[in-house]
Amino acid sequence: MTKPLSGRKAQAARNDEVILEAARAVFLDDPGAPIAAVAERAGVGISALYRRYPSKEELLRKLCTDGLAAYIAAAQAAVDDLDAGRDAWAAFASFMRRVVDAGSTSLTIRLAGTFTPNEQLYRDARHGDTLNNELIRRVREAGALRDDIEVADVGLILEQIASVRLGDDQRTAQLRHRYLALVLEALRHPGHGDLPGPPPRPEELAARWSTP
Amino acid sequence: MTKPLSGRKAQAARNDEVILEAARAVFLDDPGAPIAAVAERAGVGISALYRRYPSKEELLRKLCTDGLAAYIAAAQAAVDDLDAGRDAWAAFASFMRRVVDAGSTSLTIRLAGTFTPNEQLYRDARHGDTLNNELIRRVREAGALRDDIEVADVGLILEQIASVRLGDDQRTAQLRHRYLALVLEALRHPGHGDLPGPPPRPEELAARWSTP
DNA sequence: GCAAGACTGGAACGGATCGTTCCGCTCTGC
DNA sequence: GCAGAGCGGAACGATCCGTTCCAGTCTTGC
Repeated sequence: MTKPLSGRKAQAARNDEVILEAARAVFLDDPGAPIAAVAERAGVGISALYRRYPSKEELLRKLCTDGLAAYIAAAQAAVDDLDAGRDAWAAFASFMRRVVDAGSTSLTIRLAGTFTPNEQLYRDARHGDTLNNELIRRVREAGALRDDIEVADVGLILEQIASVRLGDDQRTAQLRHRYLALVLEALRHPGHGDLPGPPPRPEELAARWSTP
Repeated sequence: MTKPLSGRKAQAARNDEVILEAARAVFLDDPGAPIAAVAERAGVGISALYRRYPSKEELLRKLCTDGLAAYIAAAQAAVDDLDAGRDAWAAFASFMRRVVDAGSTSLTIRLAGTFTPNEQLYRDARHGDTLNNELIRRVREAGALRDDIEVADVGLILEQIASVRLGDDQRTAQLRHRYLALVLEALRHPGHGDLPGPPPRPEELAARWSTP
């Protein structure tokens, strides 16, 4: 498993991964964590971080971009499922479970506002948004989703599930799936009553990203 | 409406309320907010705060105690409803709506770990826990609640709803009720399938309160 | 072998933040 | 009219954190 343990380059390459993973874990646990905490968790010095990323903000952007990519992959997979004629509800439920597993929502949301997005991030966000809209529209048109649920609702529901943090990572994931299963039941067509209040408007969600 | 506007004592009495309300609003928005932000929001100087509370921690404890009291009142009211023979599901739903409205969960949860609890707080917490257990047990025994939902589940669900924060306070409240309505549908007996994973154990929830 | 330099650990620095104290002022209640 | 309760906000000291810097280690091309 351990590649050629020696070699400066091998260590550097391993550090690349170790640092990213440590950063993900640390900032997931506390979005305002100091950069020294990441270094400590990764078992490296601070220089090892600054050699790779010119600043903390750049590291955060990298994490966020990765999280968004995972989200996009999940959405794309679900759309592909629909294209392949798979059951719409199954495709949607898989999508939700996959997003919850990836923890990408947690990261993306918890990091929102702590750095200024760059162009790439905006493009990814738009791409994810488009996929999202298509996915929800098609699932609803297939009659699998409540009529009064909109795209923004799904985003907020994912946020709520991401807010569950209890015990270690594994237990947290387990509990998140527990509440996802619960809410999925309520999301499935048809609902039993009207939902109060209008769903979130897209601008309301976007406001998260401005750093005032 | 405005009581005798003049009078040092009258102003002091008004400041009591103004400060508490400002503190609630500020710390709800950002649990780590500086105490100066509370003073600014209240429109008073910092001295006015320190005249009333010897330290920031004491102020936080006061807020948390009040929030817990609101929670207990809601639970007691629901138990009273049951005693009066009211429909179990209606009593439970009212309880949930009232707790969401009070925003007490938000405050209590967001403040957990930012100060060390005192004896009074522990007693209140135990009292709330007892009421909680009685309420859920009786609602479930009345056949209104899913069998696989436990007390700790309800707590975590309230936390999830409290994590919704979007736009101003009014809009946030509206959206919280939207998702409460959704999850209530899923909570109602009977469920459609098994919920994955065991519910949270009481110790898991309690761990929130230790400041490591 | 050996020297240049890539890479690293961690101490040091400077700026920002925040809880708390303190001082001078105002206005009241007697 | 005056003692002092109550107040605003500047000042202080502690803490924290991002970033820089330096001294040491190991690799690799020659």
